Amino acid sequence: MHRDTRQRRAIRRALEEAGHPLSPQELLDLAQEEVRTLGIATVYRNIRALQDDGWLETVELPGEPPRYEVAGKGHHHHFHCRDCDRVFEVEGCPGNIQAITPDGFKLERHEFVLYGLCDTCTPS
Amino acid sequence: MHRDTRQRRAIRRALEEAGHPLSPQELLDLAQEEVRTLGIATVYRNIRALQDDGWLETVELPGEPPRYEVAGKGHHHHFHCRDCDRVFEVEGCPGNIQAITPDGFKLERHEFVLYGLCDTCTPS
DNA sequence: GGGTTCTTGATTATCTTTTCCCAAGAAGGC
DNA sequence: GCCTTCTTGGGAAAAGATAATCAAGAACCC
Repeated sequence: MHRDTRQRRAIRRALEEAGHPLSPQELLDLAQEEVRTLGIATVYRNIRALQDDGWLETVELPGEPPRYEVAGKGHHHHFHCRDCDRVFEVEGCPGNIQAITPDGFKLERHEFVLYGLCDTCTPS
Repeated sequence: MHRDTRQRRAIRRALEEAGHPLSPQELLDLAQEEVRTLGIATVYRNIRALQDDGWLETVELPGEPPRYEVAGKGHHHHFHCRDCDRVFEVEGCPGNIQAITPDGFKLERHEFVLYGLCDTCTPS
């Protein structure tokens, strides 16, 4: 059903090579290195198509428009650098989440977001 | 400088009585119980005014427009009920956050969001 | 109580993100 | 290579949240 176009290949490649969640605009910028004429509408269309295929997952951070990352990575969280505005993956998970859940509440999932400076932006 | 109007009193009261973060629309609905003619523009204006006064703090959750809560509550997190869409405060904090921060990254703050059903929405 | 200045309410405008529209172009099957 | 169908690009438009405008109304000071 879905055709294999230059644009879609460029979009997938950009997401794979980035290795961290990208905003639609970031995705456009990166994929345009491969396909100069790529338009933002095509990026949005392919984000939806790749989501429908289960290839792409949405990463929502507080106060930010959505970013997207390759699906199937297993449980992880994110680190948002306040200087370069990029989002990185964080392995692991702080324990004992059920312990702080209020009585009578049913905990189904959780998100954890770290903020600060990434290794590139930290003054040494 | 700021005057003590019926509208501002109603807005402050709604936030204090709710005891959890409110969206501008929720705030409008609640404050309108006291001042029927209250308009949404006044809500937004007073949110800004109360923020400037340091009386109000912004609560940002992933993929959601901002909510607001009374400032000065000390460190806490939030629980978002997927059924009633309300946001509750969560005391405490899972430990060992520094441990999962990647090497070379400087951790400055963190947010933690729980999802599920609140006590009212949990089937007993 | 009067006057100045701030605030309000309603509407309109703005901003940002995302989607729609449609003619032109490209993929894939045969 | 041809034909059908899907995809693209670009501009226009939708959608949602927030801010600006301005005349009318309310607070506060004296």
